[in-house]
Amino acid sequence: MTADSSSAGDPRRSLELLWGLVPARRRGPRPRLSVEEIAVAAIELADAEGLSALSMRRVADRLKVATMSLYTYVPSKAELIDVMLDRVYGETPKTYAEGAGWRARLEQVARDNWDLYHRHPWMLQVVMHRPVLGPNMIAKFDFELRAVEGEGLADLEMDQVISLISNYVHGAVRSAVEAMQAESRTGLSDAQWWEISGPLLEKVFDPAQFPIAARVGAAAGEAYEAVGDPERAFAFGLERVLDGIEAFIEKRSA
Amino acid sequence: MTADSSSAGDPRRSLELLWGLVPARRRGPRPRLSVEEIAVAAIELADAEGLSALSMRRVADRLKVATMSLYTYVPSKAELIDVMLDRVYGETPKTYAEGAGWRARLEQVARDNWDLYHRHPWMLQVVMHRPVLGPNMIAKFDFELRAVEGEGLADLEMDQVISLISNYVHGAVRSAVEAMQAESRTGLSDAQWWEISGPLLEKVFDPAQFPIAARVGAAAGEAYEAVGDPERAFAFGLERVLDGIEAFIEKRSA
DNA sequence: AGGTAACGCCGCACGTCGTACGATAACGGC
DNA sequence: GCCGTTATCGTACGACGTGCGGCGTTACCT
Repeated sequence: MTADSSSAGDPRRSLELLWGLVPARRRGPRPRLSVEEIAVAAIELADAEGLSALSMRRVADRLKVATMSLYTYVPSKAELIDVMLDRVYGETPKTYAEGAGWRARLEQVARDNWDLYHRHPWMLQVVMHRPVLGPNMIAKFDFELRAVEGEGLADLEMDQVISLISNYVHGAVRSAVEAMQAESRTGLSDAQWWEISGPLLEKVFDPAQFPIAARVGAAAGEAYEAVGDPERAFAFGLERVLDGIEAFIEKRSA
Repeated sequence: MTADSSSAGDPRRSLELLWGLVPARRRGPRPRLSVEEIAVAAIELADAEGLSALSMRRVADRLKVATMSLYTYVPSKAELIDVMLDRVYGETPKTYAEGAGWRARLEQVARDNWDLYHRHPWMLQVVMHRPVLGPNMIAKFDFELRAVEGEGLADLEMDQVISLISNYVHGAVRSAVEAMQAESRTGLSDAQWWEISGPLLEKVFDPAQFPIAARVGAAAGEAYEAVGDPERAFAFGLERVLDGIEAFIEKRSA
């Protein structure tokens, strides 16, 4: 129910795992698994049941191996999550449409990330400061920066623009994914939830006291019944963000 | 280490707690605690040690009470988190500076939320779809909407603008807070972390392959050594977002 | 004043988790 | 064939949320 998650692995061990620096065993029984296989199983589990269901025991079960065997390949769960992260970073496209301008490129970056988070919602719960310096993460960072390369921005500004996009997408995808998962997480559909909350709220909530919230809340509630609407809200915000960046780039090159 | 968190309480029970609908006991021993006291203790604990340290046992210890006593006041941990959330929502200011325009008001909303998240970083880990419909949350929503009331936007657009701001702030504060907490979480300062990662990365990472990431990464790394820089990055993004909203409002009223 | 129903408090127990430890067995190189 | 290395995994510990049931306190009713 509660918690941190990390990418808090020992950076030395994580990097060794990520870049394949482990020196290949010579003696002893043949390994039945690989870090790769374990990461794949863990990702499947997390995709299907969420990060809270990701336990070493469950991963081991999936691989038909005893729990403690995993620790031969991976120093702890934290490093396993690092490996999972870098692996899914490898899924995003790494080419832009021919002849696209910076705006189209940035929009692609945003949408690729939107898609990635939707495929792997558990990423939202993993704390990511001190990025996992794996090959895929670096490639992704480089690719995203290329969206705004050569537009007259300073290095730091390029980083800030990409951060802005990432931050927005992260926030937007978070609410969208939570909306999608709300039913399965709570066992209550939106309708059922409102059936319970609505009448109770009516008893205690005075619309006259908060008229704007009442009005807008009703409008938003109605609109979001329509399927796919989080996506429209995402697109709306993205347009604003891109407009803001456009104004900045124009000012910068003037 | 891993997990979901929720605001996944039974909505009926949460609402009763939030609005004080519990019908006041008559018989039996005098209660030694109150939901309020429990929430305060839980918030203190979560502020100090993070959401992963928030356990019923630890909260009970803090109140010098047996663990199971808490369940007299609160049906489960999920509802407790709902109460904690609504309580901290009450902390944000609820008045705008006299005569401020929508842009100044929106900026205040963003900064108030930035501050709130910094005071209570555990909020970042709580899943918030299906908002906790408590009095403070509703008041906050109403207040934030007032920032863009009367600017010619449709109800739905007002909601989208506030969502955009919230999403951006959420994302930005997340990276800033994680940066601040990285040292205490991992026991490694940024310098120590880099001392370990740097040399290892140099062995495997080819700057020629990802020249932009190398260049910008170096520039950003240097800049972020300066304390308080996440705040500047936040301000940068916020300006862009507000510019984007400005363009929208102008187009809308034209 | 005494009885009783309602209620707060809490010890115990179950099944979950990550993972430390040490025994055992499989294998490569000599 | 032997030995050192390494993979596998059973057991155990201390954390977690919380269901259950007993105990003791209190307020109302008679």
